[in-house]
Amino acid sequence: MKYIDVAIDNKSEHTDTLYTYGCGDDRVQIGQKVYVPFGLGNKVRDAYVFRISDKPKSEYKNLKYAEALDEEVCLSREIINTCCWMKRRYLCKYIDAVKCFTPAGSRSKRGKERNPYKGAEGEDSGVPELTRQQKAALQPISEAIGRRLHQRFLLYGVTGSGKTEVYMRAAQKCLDEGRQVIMLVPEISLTTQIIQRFIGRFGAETIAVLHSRLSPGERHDEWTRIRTGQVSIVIGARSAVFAPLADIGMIILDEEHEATYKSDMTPKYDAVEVALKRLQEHRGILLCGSATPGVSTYYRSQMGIYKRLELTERYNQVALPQVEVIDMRDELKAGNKTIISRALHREMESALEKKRQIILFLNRRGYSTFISCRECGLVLKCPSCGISLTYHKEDGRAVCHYCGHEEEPPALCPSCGSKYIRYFGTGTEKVEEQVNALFPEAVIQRLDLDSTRRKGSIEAILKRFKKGRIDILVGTQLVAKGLDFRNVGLVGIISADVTLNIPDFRSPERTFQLITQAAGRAGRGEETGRVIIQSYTPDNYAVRFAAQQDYKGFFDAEIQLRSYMGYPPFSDLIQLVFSSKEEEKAKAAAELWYEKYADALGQGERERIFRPQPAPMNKIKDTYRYCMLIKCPQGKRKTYTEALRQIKDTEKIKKKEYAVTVDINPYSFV
DNA sequence: AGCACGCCGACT
DNA sequence: GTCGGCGTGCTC
Repeated sequence: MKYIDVAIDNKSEHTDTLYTYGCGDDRVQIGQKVYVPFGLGNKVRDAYVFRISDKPKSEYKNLKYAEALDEEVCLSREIINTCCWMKRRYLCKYIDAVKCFTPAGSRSKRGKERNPYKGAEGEDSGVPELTRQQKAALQPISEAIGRRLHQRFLLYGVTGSGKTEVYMRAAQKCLDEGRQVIMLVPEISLTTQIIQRFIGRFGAETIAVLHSRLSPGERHDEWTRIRTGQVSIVIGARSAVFAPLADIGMIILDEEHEATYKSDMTPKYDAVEVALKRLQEHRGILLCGSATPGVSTYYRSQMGIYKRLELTERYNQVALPQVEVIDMRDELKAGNKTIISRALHREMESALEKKRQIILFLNRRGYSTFISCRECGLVLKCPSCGISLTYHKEDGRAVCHYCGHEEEPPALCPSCGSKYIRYFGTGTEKVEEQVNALFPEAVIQRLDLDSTRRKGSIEAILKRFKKGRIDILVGTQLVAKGLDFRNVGLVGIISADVTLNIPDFRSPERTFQLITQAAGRAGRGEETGRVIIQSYTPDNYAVRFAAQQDYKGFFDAEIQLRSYMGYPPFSDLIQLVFSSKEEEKAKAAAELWYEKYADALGQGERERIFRPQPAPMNKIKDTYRYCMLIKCPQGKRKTYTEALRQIKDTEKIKKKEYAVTVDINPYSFV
């Protein structure tokens, strides 16, 4: 007879503790899924074993017994430890953490195979000779894997310097040692080239590719293949970090700086942190790769927390593109009212003449950014979110980019009745229209969320572009990432200011990364490419360093600012969001928590907590939001989250008229 | 979250 | 007298 402490699978905050049951089955293990009677009705529920002992912690007047073990599901001890860590770190429930490791769905019905990667051939281009720099980078990685050290590496390599080959050699080393590999990529659909290379090298049968288009059944089947040791390499987006492999030798994070590694749903985990936690237990290595590493990551590589490995030479010695910054204020002075500067127009003509392809980048979809009455100044707002509506000319609708609300744009002003309703600001649709007018003979394609919804997948559009059947590709950040096309001669960044003006301490970093990544699309073939950056603030340091492709210059400027302001990596930011259907309730809750938290932390820490404020997007889908920001200084992370957990525990007793979400180091403050 | 217990108003 | 309203409190 054993006593087991289990986490119950239900949705309540109130039952988020471990419950002790008796268990007659001696085969029970930590991580085992069991079925237990729970509550007054003794309804049978799923539960997971977190602890096992021979004696109960205390006397229970109503001790119950587990009904049965689930023979199929047993999580490893490492997974249970990681779940406990996630609960503390992200203030989520036990069961939220467990669910990350046990995706929903049951065995798929045979016959329906939609997984495009199953049995895929891949591109086997043979194993190339490593460059001198690749060899130098691989050496310490191999050594760490061979000696079973827990180490962290930052592979800082310019675009086209051959990071993927280093990943593959390191993966081979893990496989040789009898260990497994997880490779995280920002988004599967933009990473098909890397996946094809992995499949070509290692074979489809040793690789599991987890992507969002898998049906629940297929997903379940892939997890079974992973859990039973049939695969050695798992490739997927951030949730693949939870893959239940037995002996993880390495986790690769490709394009480490990408925001997609931070989850925006509960639990709001950071895949990098989860990876590190798991690797500590497995004694494996973390390998982060990027051409534009996150400022915090690069800082840690200077502090020695990450070992930095550099690849500075491009394959075939292709020169980096020539970059030119255009001051758009001069364009207006010269009488050019269009969104295409004279310089960009000239370069586009010349590129088309040479039969080279063009990418135009603007991080904003739709036609206009706001709809306004020129008579009374009214700006059309979303009725449930209160933010300005974007005009989409293609469907003739006014759309809210937050909640998806759509309406017919009015012909007359709803406020004053005037007919002078006009569309202001620029999105990708307007760029497409203007480019069409300027170059009627060119084939132009738009690539953003709207055009992919309408005209088939991203992959299909990219394929056509690769085949040279599109002359000009106009797109949002979808075009800035990871694409490697030989014949792109010109990249035009329509407005570098869009991301810069977002009120977020990371916006210079994002702007720098986006420009650098977009610029990296130019001239990957034999000929040098050209990049034109248009900006109204060309003197901004992020724009300037991006134009010079000077990462280290940007880093030095940015890290000084972060240090001065106490932003990450010099602190952890904690964001609390209070939401309610009634604005007063959300506000009152925020004020209450503010006082409680300030008291709990005591004098001297009060200045680290900022008074609650209406969220930047105050009202979304008829819910009012107040948020509160906490700058948690280095080394005090545990004190701060523990105090927060206690407030959460005492406040949950009362009946809820508001909801709280906790986000540790959020990626966006909207 | 569920679910049962419990202490008050409308109904056969 | 009792059926059932949901307010309250607990779940090993």
